[in-house]
Amino acid sequence: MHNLLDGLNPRQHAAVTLPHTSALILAGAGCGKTRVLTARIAWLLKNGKASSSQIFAVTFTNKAAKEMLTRLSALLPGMPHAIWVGTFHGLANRLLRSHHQEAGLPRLFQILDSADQLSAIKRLLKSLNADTDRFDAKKVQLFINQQKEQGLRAHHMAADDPWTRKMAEFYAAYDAQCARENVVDFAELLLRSHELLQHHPALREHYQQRFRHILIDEFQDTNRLQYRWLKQFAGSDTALMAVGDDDQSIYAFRGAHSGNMHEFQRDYAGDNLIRLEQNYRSQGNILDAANALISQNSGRMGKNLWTDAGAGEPLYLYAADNDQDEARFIADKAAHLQQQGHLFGEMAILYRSNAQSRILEHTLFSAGIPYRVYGGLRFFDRQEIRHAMAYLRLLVNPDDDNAFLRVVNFPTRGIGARTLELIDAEAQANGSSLWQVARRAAGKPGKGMAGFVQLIEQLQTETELMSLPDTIAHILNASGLAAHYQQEKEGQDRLDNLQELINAASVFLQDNAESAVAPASGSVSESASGSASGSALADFLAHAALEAGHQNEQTNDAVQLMTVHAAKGLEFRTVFLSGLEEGLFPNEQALSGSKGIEEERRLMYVAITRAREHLFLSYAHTRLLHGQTRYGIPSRFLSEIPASLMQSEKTKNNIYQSTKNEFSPKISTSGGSLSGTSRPDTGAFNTASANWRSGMNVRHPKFGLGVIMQLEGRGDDARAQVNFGAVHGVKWLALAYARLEPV
DNA sequence: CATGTCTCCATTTTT
DNA sequence: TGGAGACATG
Repeated sequence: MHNLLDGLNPRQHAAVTLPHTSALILAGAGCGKTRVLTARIAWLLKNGKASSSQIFAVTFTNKAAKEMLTRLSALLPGMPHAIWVGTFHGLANRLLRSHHQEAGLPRLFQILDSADQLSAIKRLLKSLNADTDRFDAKKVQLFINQQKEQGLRAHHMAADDPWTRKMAEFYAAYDAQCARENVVDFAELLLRSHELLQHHPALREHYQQRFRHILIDEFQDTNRLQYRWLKQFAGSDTALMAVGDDDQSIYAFRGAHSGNMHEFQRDYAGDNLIRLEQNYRSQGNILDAANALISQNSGRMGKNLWTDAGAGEPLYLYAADNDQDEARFIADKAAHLQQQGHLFGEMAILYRSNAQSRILEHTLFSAGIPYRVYGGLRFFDRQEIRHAMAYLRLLVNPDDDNAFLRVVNFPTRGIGARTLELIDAEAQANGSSLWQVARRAAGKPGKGMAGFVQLIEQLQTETELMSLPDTIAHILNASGLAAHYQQEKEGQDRLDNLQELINAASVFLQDNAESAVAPASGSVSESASGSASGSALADFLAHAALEAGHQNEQTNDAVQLMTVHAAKGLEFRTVFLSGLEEGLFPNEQALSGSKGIEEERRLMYVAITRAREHLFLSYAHTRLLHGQTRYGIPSRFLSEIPASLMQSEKTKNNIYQSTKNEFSPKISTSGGSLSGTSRPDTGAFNTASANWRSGMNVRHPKFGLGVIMQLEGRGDDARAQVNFGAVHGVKWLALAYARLEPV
């Protein structure tokens, strides 16, 4: 118990040992948030303030849930029992499995991930003969999910305008389709479990009395439904602890409502607000930069990070001539640092959008620097895995039309579009699933379908008594999947992945058997864990849907490439933050709306605070974007960082010297000033009058300095697109009238 | 039914 | 530029 509190600073200590009240913990980046959260739980348990069954701890990602469990098991000798720790979706799933009847769900409902949901919607729109030009499936998906995240059902939609009416119609039809197919999407997990408690007071009270402590991580990322969902577990004697950082709210674009923090204060915490501001990660200059930047945002809850560590190195700004030059700079610097004893694995290259990774990868590859790109295809998203999973799903629930369609003719068995159309038409007419029609009609249309029906039914009986891994192995063989990939030229990887799926199933079984505290996604009944349902397969399917699976965590010593979003929660000794240009970061599409820029700034804040020792910032005057040369000017964020914290360097026209003297600052531009003097000769568009060229620096009497990005037309019609930077933005000007001067 | 060609379109993303 | 999806062809 001593070591539990050892090394906590006073604020952390206060948070961990808080009496039985609700509180909001405002936890800055790198201030020991997760540590406090887990220490709090351990402290409650060790001091008999609560039993493990009275704890309800919610995170966003499986990774965070796992980490919390791992840390808890380190702090507590025997792993606690019956504790509810998991993701929102995992816990919602657990609840719905326990009370599926009250929730109006079949015992073995399946979970649709986003891709499944999208194909379900496409199917739906087709069957409704919807005008897919006006009602594109992605839009419908977005609409439905947004409504669900607001807690709204189709019948709640205001039917004012025809568009909403139509959408509401789709929404209702979609829900009906899901019900028919026994499937539940992600948003539905939350909404359905929310309604479950809403409509069943006895159940609600049961949980409200049971959970004396509710703890929520990354609270700034919750959406409105999630907050309402949480509130239902809180009884009059429940203490809630919400941990979050409004400055790190970077998911508003997908519904996160950081205003929940204010509401939480009003609803529960009141004056119990603890700020964790001592940072254990970054050195002084880096923190100062972050603080200065984020202070530009309005409506913050307020926080100022500080550190015991010294100022450390200054930030380093590199103004590259073009994106290649920028990449080369980063590669050289990375190699240089490695020679100085840094590990490649301690370095990260961050960018705003994935498209930027290409050149970086290319350059690193050429330089022979090992790297790893995050955010690729995830395990359970792979085609071969999806196919295998579809067979598994059909065993549990043959009415799953998505799964049916995926593998009915894969590997090909002579079931063409014609047959499927017939089946589909009949299913529509009867309101039954494709499987049911197929089975009844198995004798009629062609022998293909009969074969498929027989295959599935045979598999069902054959695997009844098999273990999960054996079941999968058997299915791979019997369905012809394995043979199919064996024939394929480049099928070896896929076969390996399928083998990996079998292994994953074994691991899943082990995890579920040996501990009562597997992440909540794994367990079906409330009290007992493991496979109380008698279906390890169903549990495994839920697990697969809820946890897309991290890519194989290779611990190679490799530079890490990822978007700033993906870097949240991580830290690196050295961070290269690239592409700091107006339009890219801040991203021009994100700038619409007044709050857009603030979220971009928070994103920048997150990026800066990833760095422990070294932070390299860079931008390029010229960048190849969508196959066209774009001319950019430094991001406004650079001008929001005090110049005194930065060293800068510029190349002169495309000549980058990768020699030793690169650390010495040459030109001292505090970022953001439009003093770029380089005029790249590349990519000039020779459309307009000869006097003007893309990439030229110009001055406008009203808008000030800018860079010509594009030219169009000729003679009197000639127009130029000029980027005037942060204040005036990008404008089209008629060259005949605008009083533009070359600079 | 597999494979090639064309057109369109380009943040960020977890569950 | 390059990837995904829609269409057409062998």
